[in-house]
Amino acid sequence: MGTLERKEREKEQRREEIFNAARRVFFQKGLQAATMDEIAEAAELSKGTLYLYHKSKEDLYLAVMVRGIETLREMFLRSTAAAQSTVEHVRGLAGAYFEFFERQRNYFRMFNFFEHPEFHKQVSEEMLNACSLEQQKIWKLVIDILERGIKEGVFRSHLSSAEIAITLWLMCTAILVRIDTQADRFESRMHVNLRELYRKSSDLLLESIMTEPAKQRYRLAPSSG
Amino acid sequence: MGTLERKEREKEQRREEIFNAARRVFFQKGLQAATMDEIAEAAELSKGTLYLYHKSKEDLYLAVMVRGIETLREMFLRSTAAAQSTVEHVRGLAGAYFEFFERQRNYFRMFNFFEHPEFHKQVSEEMLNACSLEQQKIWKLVIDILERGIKEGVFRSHLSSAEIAITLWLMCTAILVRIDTQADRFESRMHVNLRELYRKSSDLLLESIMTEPAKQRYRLAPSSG
DNA sequence: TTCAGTGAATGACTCCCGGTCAGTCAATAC
DNA sequence: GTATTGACTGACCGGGAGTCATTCACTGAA
Repeated sequence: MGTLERKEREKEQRREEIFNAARRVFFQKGLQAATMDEIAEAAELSKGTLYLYHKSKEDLYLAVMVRGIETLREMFLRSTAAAQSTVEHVRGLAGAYFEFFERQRNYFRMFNFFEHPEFHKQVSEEMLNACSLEQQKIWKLVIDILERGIKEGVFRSHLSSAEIAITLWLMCTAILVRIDTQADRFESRMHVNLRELYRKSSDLLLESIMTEPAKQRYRLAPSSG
Repeated sequence: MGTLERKEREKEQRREEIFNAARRVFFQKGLQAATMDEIAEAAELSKGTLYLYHKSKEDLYLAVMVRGIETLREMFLRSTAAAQSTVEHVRGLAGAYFEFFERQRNYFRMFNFFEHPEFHKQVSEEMLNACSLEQQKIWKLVIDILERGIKEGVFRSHLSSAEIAITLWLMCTAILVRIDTQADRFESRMHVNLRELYRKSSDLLLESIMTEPAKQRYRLAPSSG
């Protein structure tokens, strides 16, 4: 009969329409300023319909965010394809993250959502799972590379691969957030260029976890300053 | 006549009453969930009166936050009093920050407010200035210590004191935020104890900016792992 | 062709909350 | 005693999240 399949397809399509409209509005206005009425308007649907597909505004926001994490993961995967050595792999990840920040700024801005638990009030179990699953995949990708580095004797083992991954990730993210929101302030008051600092700090951290022989072999490009 | 002075005093007192009520409510409920009606109720005043003293809810929130930054700065100052060497100074700061996190969790949580520019909409110029002035004082405190370390030859100078301060600060803050919000997740899924990681990562960074002779002299307590 | 059944979509509605402002009142000045 | 001031009030407004009784389009059996 095929009716059921068609219905299924249409429902999926409707879901996608809502998603696209929501993304457009959230990108433009942010979580707070965006209204469900606007999103409904943009999707050419009534507000009530949005709630057939998403539990709440936050839930819809999270759906868009999940897509962002996927996008980042794809960029990470592409970056590792080009790397020659494990050290280059890790530097490539830091570079890819920066590129993501530059090219997908709207998605990047969403990533802070999880850090504000105040705003988790009305999020479906489903979305939370989808989100942390996607995050998990990225952690695995980074940790695997670091793990290999430790096995190869390139990285010291006084920190576990997970610990290194977390430290590196958090530091990079924190700097990028400030580039996004307060670059001018840091530049004018402290005379620090945060974009340079991103490179310097990630290299510093990378260097600090490398073994002596690895440092000899893969001397990092000088910081030219 | 003294009338003016008395009025002035009373106004200051009223301001403090509002402040205390707001702090109580914000600590308990957070920015979003707290309502101005609640705060008015807690201050035994009408809502309208709150707006004679503060431009908006965010503005009032920021006032409480400024007090938090002051508190942190006092703890920093106390911690540096005990330090023997410059290296101990810096470790003391990291320790004091952690202590602040443990003892003044409510204030700590507020500090993320600035990182979410979405919520800066209705903040008075006055509050913004007060806030960044207070932040500025803390930066100065940290940078001065690092600057001395560089002059003493204890820290390498390939990063400026401001650059080191920013990197260290951001990394510590980022880890603390995760301890606050996602410690369980990190523990169960990645088998990483974030409290340990705080110490390990700050020591790692500290070590990575120390000069060779300094490393010999001030060998850090081993990471026991 | 008809019509009962189904479930997707609607939008008027409720509730809530931040912020306003015309009006009150007590203290002060004259 | 009267005018003035200004701190304070709280009913009110606008707007937005989320709801639900109703409508509507489609389907498939009779």
